[in-house]
Amino acid sequence: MSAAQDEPEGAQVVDVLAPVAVDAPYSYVAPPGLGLRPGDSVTVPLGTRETYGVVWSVAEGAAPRSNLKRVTARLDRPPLPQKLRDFIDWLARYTLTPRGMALRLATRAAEDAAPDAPRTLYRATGHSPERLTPTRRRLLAAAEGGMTFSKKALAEAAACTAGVVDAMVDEGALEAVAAPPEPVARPLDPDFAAPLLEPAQSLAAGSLIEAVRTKSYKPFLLEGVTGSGKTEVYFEAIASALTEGGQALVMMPEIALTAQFLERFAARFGERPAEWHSGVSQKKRARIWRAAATGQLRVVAGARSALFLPFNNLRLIVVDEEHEGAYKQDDGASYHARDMAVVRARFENATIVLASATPSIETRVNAETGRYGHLRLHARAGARPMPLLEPIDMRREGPPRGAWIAPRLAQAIAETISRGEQALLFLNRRGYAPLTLCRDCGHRFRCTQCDAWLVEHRFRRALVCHHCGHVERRPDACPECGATESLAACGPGVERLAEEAATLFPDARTLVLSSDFPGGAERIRRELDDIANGAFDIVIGTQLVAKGHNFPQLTLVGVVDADLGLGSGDPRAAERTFQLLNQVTGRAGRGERPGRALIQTFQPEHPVIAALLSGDAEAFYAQEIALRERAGLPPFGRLAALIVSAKDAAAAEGHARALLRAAHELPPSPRYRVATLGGLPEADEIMILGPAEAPIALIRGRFRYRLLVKAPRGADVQGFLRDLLATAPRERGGVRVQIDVDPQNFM
DNA sequence: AGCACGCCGACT
DNA sequence: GTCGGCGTGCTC
Repeated sequence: MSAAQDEPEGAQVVDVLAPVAVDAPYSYVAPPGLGLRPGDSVTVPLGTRETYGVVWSVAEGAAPRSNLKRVTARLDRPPLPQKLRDFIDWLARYTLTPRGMALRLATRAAEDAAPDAPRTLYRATGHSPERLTPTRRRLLAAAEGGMTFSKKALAEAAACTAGVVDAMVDEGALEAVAAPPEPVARPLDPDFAAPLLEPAQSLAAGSLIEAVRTKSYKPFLLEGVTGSGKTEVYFEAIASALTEGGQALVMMPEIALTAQFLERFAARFGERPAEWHSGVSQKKRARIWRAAATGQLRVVAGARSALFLPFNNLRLIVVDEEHEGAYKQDDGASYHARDMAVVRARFENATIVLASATPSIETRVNAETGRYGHLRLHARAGARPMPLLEPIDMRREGPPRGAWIAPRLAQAIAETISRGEQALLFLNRRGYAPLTLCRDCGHRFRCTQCDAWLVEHRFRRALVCHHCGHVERRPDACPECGATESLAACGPGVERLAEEAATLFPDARTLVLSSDFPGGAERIRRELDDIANGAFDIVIGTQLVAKGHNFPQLTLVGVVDADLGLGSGDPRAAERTFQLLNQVTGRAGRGERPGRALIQTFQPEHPVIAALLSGDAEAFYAQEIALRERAGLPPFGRLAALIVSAKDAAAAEGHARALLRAAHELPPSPRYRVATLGGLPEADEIMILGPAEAPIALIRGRFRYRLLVKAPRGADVQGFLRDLLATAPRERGGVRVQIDVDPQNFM
């Protein structure tokens, strides 16, 4: 295999990064004539197999080390831009991920390398077939006029199958013509339908346009209440990027990418943007990847992974609903796509807009301290009023036992649907009932693996652990005392709420929207569109319904249990609850009459609920930011977590303890001091919460321990983790260690 | 991530 | 006697 010694003149030595779990690029000899440059894709031998890789650097005319293998071929792919390669290097270092894995994020989509296939179109020849059936007549009528159509379009237009088209080709009534491949996206027109913006919108848009024009890296928080027209504002920034000849990326939580958003975009720019989410086929993705690299594709609207597309002239990134937890990624590399988007923008010298009605605390602080520009829209556009929020104090006017919809809420629903408008019942709990117990002996069904309560899912006839995913059949008799007919469901889930709604409103068209129903993201996207189109009177949903949709006929929102989630002990619980309830109540009322939101709560005086009811987001942020600052929590400190997992609980715990010991035995560093527990970390002190204190959970058959690492501002968390893992004991006995560089919660 | 190599349980 | 399980280690 060694080919280096007798290499002819002009051979290159190239360092190639392969998309595997290896941190360093490997050196290969490239045959003369390939003329490889950094960013080019090649195939190389790696171990016993062959893989593709990307040239990371080229040493021209260097004397090749012996024993180098040779580059087998050059791949026909657009080069990976330098800025993207720099971003990959940075991301790998920051997330402590092997560089090859980081590269894989950016190249995975290109693996289906099939070049754009030419299409076959069909047109009428003028000849008539021998037998003219009604179907054939429809087909030929549809093809009249000399235009060409795809097989699918023709069949659809004539309401027949593609087989009829084939038959007509055989009989000479239609002919096939070769056509160039369909472009992945049609050209966009920045001036297609420029809107009339309100003064506040114009002001915000002006700042963004200015930043895009001057090609300056500049992050903005675009904060505006639901319905204030944030989308129109960032559309103007996109228009500016287009006018400048550049590209734009709009990132959204997976589920927010609906036909509705795409239509709005098309109404503004004449055509839809390229879509990028899990429902897009591998082949389509490969085409989008290429088109982004060649610059032919100008705007992509996509979920998380769109961040790694090889744009060649990226001028703008928009992160819509920036506070969404869905931006947190955990497959292989662990990263927060919102934060990585800011970094990517820095490498690209692009403008970045973080848009939200309820920004994350981190982003709010960045805006308040001036790191980010702060653009605000205080009122709904078009003088539409904000929804009226009213508490329902469940201690005084709650529903009867066994019901969860208070009389006042039920009456509001009845009035709403009698007007032909929509009502939304929001309950952030999947399943039928969160707890099942035996009335005879008091037995409670718990997860055998992690001790959480098992949630009854009546549609699936199962008991499910929402913690670790464990599923068991719901028995008919109590496993403890054997009593039959004694099992009682306690508390409501959306399924049970649907039952109650069906009893109260038997004639209403009701839909339950929950992420655990089969059908996946596709089905949910479709159902959300159906709701927007008025196909239902009452919608009962989990947090899915809160996310980035306009339901034009929705005028009433009922929050069934506003207190849910406030008692969990998670330091982010307040922030999450405030964001969720704000978003969900903000869905109410799109017309000139204000919408209504009824909030069922047992603690209307709780600071989060009170802030929500008064509509005073400022008070909420001030209070939450002060709390964070005192506790040294993000954004005033840094968190990281080491997740140790193994199939064997003892092995996982043993390794977690060994890591903890290794942390304390690290040689002194000028950057940090290691301490365990006991209050807040001192300046430059890294604190570790050990395995004895960390909760243990069983997820997908593996026991997990979490070692939380907490550090004040300025301490080098990455450096500490790198040092620790370098001296840490080897992982044996099926133990795996993953790193979470900024965990979202403590649990 | 793949893939080979290696050492222990139930089968043609 | 082997086939095959997946734990461990390596890839210029």
